[in-house]
Amino acid sequence: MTPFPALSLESAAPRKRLSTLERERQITAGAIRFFSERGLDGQMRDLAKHVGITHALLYHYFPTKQALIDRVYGELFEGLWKTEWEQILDDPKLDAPTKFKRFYIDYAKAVLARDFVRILVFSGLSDRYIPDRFFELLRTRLFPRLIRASRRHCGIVSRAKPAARELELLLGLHGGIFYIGMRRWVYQQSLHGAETPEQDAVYINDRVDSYLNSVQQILYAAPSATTQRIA
Amino acid sequence: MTPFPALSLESAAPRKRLSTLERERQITAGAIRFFSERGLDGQMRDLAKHVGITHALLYHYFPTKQALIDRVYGELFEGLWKTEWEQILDDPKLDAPTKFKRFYIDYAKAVLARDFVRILVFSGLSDRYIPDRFFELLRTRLFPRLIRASRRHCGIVSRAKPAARELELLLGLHGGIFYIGMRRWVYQQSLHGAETPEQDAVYINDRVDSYLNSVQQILYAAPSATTQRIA
DNA sequence: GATCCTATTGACCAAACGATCAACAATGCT
DNA sequence: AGCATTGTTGATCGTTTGGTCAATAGGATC
Repeated sequence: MTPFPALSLESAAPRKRLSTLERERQITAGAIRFFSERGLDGQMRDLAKHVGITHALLYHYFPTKQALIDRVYGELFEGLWKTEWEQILDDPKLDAPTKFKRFYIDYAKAVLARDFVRILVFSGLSDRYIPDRFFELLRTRLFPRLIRASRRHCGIVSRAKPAARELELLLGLHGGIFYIGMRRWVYQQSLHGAETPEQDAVYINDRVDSYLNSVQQILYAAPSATTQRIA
Repeated sequence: MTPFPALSLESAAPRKRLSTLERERQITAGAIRFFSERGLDGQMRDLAKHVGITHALLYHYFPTKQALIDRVYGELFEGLWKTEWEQILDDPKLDAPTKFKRFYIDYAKAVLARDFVRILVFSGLSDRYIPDRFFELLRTRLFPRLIRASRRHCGIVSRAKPAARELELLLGLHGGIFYIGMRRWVYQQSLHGAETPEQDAVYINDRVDSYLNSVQQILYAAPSATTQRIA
């Protein structure tokens, strides 16, 4: 449906013989790029053309298409999550704004990358393999830390399970940041010119400020006459 | 890849003869449901089985698969945008919080529907037909009104073109709300049990409060020593 | 340069795919 | 009841798809 730019060698490529490891890496890298563009329904023959080999050779390195997709999944996931993030969020010397900003700016650089965003969404629409595992990370390693930092920011030390509204307000921030990636790599709508990571940082800082400026008032203040607060 | 529940008549369906209009509607409705589940690459034969007819009959009503997809696109888009929303946002008697909340709660009910969210994303990943048109609506009819309301809320009456940071902070709110639909219909991750439209309203209210509580301070306050503000 | 190893290929297969069409059978009309 | 209309189907076509395999050729070793 969508044409894929043929970026392989145009003229007669002299049959080049690569080492197993090298060719396998080349195929994997090509597959990530290719499937992120065309989706997991992309054809093996097209992928082969993109890599510059015959599709039969793909089956020399991967027994089935699914095996190749599994490899793509693994490759994408590996090295994505940085334990450094958890260190930032656990650092008692940092205040909440610093924690949030340092984390989300770096997180955005890693996670809002083209290939990951698109394959995350492709996978979500089909087998849900990536979202299942990715949200498991968010649920266990990220959100609890962000909730804790939010509470401390408001002068609360409770380690109680987050209330739904509490988590949802955080997810509003989180989703608002992910929306940058959605617009860029899925909708491909640039609402105000091309963006650089530096500009992203500005927008992320504003979003974080907006969240932290009002968590206290929205969630943890005494119940008012107009709005219901959580316990 | 993903199995689709066979919800058509199990045993021998007695060849029923429907009127052209009725059958066409049935096919269109079935196609929306089917393509929203399987993606636009879903097979005509499977769709036919889902509707309870032969795939040859599909070609009696639609000349090509693409024609059927175009119909699905049209059907999805038609009646989606409510001019009532613009009336709410243009109402000079309403304050910003009321405008935002009334609008986004109703908007979420219409736009964050299963079929629309999934097909919007499917289309974004392939031909971008739906996102192109949908964002055209947002860009021309929605965001200017929300920006205007945000400015009024902060005591500003300018009709100047929104600055990038201004628009981006709003997009943070907008994307944070859309994230509810993404989690529900694409990732299918329920982070805190099943949700009802009533609960959604609570979360949307909180997000709106968070945004409006801090726009002034973040965007329109006098430049401080620590943070750069927009002109 | 002859030999071996194996990376690489072209040809092929069976199933699935979008699309076509002549034949069939409900339904309405007289 | 008979007929015309047309909604509906089964069979079929050409192509594409994931996957297989025997044959070929590039490169290292001696």
